[in-house]
Amino acid sequence: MGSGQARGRGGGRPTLEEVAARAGVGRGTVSRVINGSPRVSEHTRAAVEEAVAELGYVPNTAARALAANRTDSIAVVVPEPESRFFAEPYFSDIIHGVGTALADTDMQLVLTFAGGDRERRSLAQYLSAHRVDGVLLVSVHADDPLPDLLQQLAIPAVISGRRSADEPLASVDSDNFAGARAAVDHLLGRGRRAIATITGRLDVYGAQRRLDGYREALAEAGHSVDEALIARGDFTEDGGRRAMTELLARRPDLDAVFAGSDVMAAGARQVLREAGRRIPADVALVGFDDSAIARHMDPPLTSVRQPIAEMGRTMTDVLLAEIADTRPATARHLTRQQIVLPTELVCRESS
Amino acid sequence: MGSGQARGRGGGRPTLEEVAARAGVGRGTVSRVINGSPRVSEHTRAAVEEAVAELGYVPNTAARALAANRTDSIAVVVPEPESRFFAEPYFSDIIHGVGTALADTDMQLVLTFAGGDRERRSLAQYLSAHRVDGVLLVSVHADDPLPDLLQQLAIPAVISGRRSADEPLASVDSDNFAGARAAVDHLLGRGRRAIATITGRLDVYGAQRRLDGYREALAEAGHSVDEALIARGDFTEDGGRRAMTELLARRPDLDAVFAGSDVMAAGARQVLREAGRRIPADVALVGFDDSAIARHMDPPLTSVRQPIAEMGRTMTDVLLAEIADTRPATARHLTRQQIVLPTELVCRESS
DNA sequence: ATCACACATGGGAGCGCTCCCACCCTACCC
DNA sequence: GGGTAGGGTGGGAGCGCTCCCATGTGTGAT
Repeated sequence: MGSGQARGRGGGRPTLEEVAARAGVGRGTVSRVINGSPRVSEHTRAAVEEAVAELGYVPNTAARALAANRTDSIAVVVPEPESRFFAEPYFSDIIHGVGTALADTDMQLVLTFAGGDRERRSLAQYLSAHRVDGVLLVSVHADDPLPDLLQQLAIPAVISGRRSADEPLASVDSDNFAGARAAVDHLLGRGRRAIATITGRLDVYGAQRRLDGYREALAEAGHSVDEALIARGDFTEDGGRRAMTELLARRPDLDAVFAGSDVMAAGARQVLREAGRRIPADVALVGFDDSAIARHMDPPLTSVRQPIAEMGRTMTDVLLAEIADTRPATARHLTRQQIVLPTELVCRESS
Repeated sequence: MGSGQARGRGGGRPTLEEVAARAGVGRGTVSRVINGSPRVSEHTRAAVEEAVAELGYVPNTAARALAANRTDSIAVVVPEPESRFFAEPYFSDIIHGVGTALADTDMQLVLTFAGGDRERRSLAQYLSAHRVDGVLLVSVHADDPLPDLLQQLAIPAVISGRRSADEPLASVDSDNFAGARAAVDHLLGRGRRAIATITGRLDVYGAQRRLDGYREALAEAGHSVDEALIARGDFTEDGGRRAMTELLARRPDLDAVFAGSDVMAAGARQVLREAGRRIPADVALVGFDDSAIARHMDPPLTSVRQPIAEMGRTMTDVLLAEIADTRPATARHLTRQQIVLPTELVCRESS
């Protein structure tokens, strides 16, 4: 009935068959032209393309998906309640990058949310039903079962920010280690000696790497690392405040702080202000992310920029390559790419 | 071959037919159970549900879409290069809201980009092919042809921020007029008298409404509106800077500025600083959006909060209702909803 | 001229589902 | 007891495409 209606009103959308009739060829031939197969003569191709243009033919995706067993779409899995993701600037930038990479293809982007338990379950179902050709995982925790599920289902997937040093999935990450080192080197270069750090949640691999970079920079400069200068935050502003308060209590003589995120730096800044420390005169402050907050903070915050949009783009490219790879899954995992993109220190007045 | 493989490895995903066989019923009955039809006996339903659970059956969307002529997905159209959208906090929040509303359904969210000319064309194709059941349009310009295309194709659509006073599409907007009035009333209440405003691009209806609210608030308080106190920005930081520079040149005696967005307020703040004006002592500043920038600015910026996530949620609800509405399109447009959500002034130190 | 082979092409089969019609069976009524 | 609803059910038809096999049709080698 529904389809009958559709056909009734003004002829509806043309089908492959109608294009074939119009071009005076068979269904198979039109299909070949549509899909860019080389096994079509130049002459026939032209005729078909003309018919397509005249009829304004657009392939029916559902039919194609059903027959070809692919969907021409990829999913981005959004860990909803983890506000780190919906916060500046991660989400927008990643999506922006993904969109850019997808613009050259006819793949569609499906946004799925893996927030609560219910969503996770329905997401698992969704993926099990192979409703997408590949998956982009963003901001995954070390103990998330989703990556394993994907591997088990043999669904191509790329993760942003690997979960550990030996990530089994393909991954794209920014160089957290080098970024942190650059930040601390910068502070050392400015003559700071008692450099504290506020870490993110250490079950996030990137946060751990930033801490590693902090340690490495100090060690390389011949300084020993005072554990009292390390406070653990949780990527939130409030966590930054708490950590900063701790640090001031433990080492009132500190003269610099490297925060694992701009948001935590913002929290730290407040506490420093309230404690009467001037930035950067008394205490230099460096953040991570180079978000809008950094630019608009007072004083503008020196921060480590991550190429987030580029990460999105790169992830997508890697995923598309994995999807196109027709080798059996067993061979594929040998060449899984682990890409690390460079970070960049953006110097502003806070240091 | 592809499907043959899929069946080969471990039995593949079960089909309706297999569930039917397992439950000892016909295909039609299983379909009825899956789709929640009431015309199934309690006993049969239980048997089918058991078979579904045992087999881990998940319906094949492509097949369903093909047979039923619907897709169970909606699109959000992202006007990519307009950075106003990808900027704080619009994009994330809208998407967040949409995701929330969609969580209770089995609808999927497809993100499409209408950036360049090429994307617009392929988007038009995509929509013409009825690859989604409905469309959410965000941040549309007055002269965008997309809404008309959608109307012509009779695809349910909801627009955020209507394009004009008589928007033919269903729309959800925040109360820009009242928000602006509240901001200006607040400034008047603080004794400010020379209140300037920096507008957004006036081809965006919301920006126009904010300006209208500014005018109305002054008029209602018995003040005449000095056109020299109105400068046009473009929603960018740089535009805010330029507009502020203009304003200071024209009316050096101004004692308050209402900016049509936080980002423009940030630009204005810089110029004010450089001109040696203290905020709020010399000049009070109010923004619009209540973004992260507002909270972290120095001093923290008074701003008009829009319920953006709620707008996303509401838009989705309206869209789902339109999709569910089976009346002919001619009857439908009579009841198109035009929803306006309240804004709220968030007072901080800048005013 | 004959065979072989490659390339171009047509169309059958089938993907997994929904829709709908026909059927059956069980009340219930006259 | 026969007739009549009507709910419950099975299964044919078909959605528009891809895949692949069978069938031309032309070229070069023998």
